[in-house]
Amino acid sequence: MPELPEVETTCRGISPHLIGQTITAVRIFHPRLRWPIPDEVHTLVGRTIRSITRRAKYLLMDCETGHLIVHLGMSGSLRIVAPDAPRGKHDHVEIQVGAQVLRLRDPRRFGAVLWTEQPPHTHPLLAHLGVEPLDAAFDGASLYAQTRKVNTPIKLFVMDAKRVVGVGNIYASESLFLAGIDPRTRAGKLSAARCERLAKAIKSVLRAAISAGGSSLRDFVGSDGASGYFQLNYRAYDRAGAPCRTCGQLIRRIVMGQRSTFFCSKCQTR
DNA sequence: CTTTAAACCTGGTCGC
DNA sequence: TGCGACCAGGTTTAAA
Repeated sequence: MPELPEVETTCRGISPHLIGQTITAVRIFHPRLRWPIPDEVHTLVGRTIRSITRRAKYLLMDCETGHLIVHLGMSGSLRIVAPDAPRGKHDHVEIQVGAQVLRLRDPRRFGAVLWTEQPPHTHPLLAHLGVEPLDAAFDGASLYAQTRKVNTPIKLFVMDAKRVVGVGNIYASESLFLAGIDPRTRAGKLSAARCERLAKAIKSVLRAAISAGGSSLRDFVGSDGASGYFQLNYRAYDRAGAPCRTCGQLIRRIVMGQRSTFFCSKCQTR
């Protein structure tokens, strides 16, 4: 369940241990994640990690001769461990940098490890991504402009990575609750004022989760191996049948785009 | 073009 | 205790 905050937290967590370090070994224990892990990752040995950045939910590692692209899928996590740390059955890849190892664990194997020698943002998976929600370029005005004449329900709109990246199922429900907007509202029907509220809500929800250290992964473990688990106090998500924390109305669960959607029919309007 | 749904995978939970 | 059914999550791909 890593959403943007978890990926950002992971990026910040592993960076200090890896930047400027030289890769001494790459080991693949399970070569098939969402896609097969390309053989070229073995050419990483001897390369130095220049930087680690995030784009949407992708982690990008600049390794001099190319870029490692890592996606955590729905159950992936990265940690720094000692080389002799016992390996679990879902630890699929490890990259050794001297006395430390970066290990990818991903029980459901929806994640990905890819390699490109081109600028990573031109990679087919990244080339058509929308705006970063925490960028200044994403605000009420841009959201208003973007949603004009769009019939898609607003919840599906904000979850569409071609429009805005990083807003997954959990934070979509949370943001719409905070903004007081019914998730079924047609995007194009939102007023400028409501777009403003929504953009602010998305930023605020994501920022809160980042500062909490990542929240949406039930078994989230900090990249240092400590129990970084933190459950946000959700206002709507996963609260079907429970009273709204604002008005007491029972939170409803509906399905939109095959995903559970939670909202308060009293606080959130069309 | 847009919209919808299936697929990928595993572990946890529920009802019987 | 076992077993089947179903759900969660993000994203791509195929189909309508």
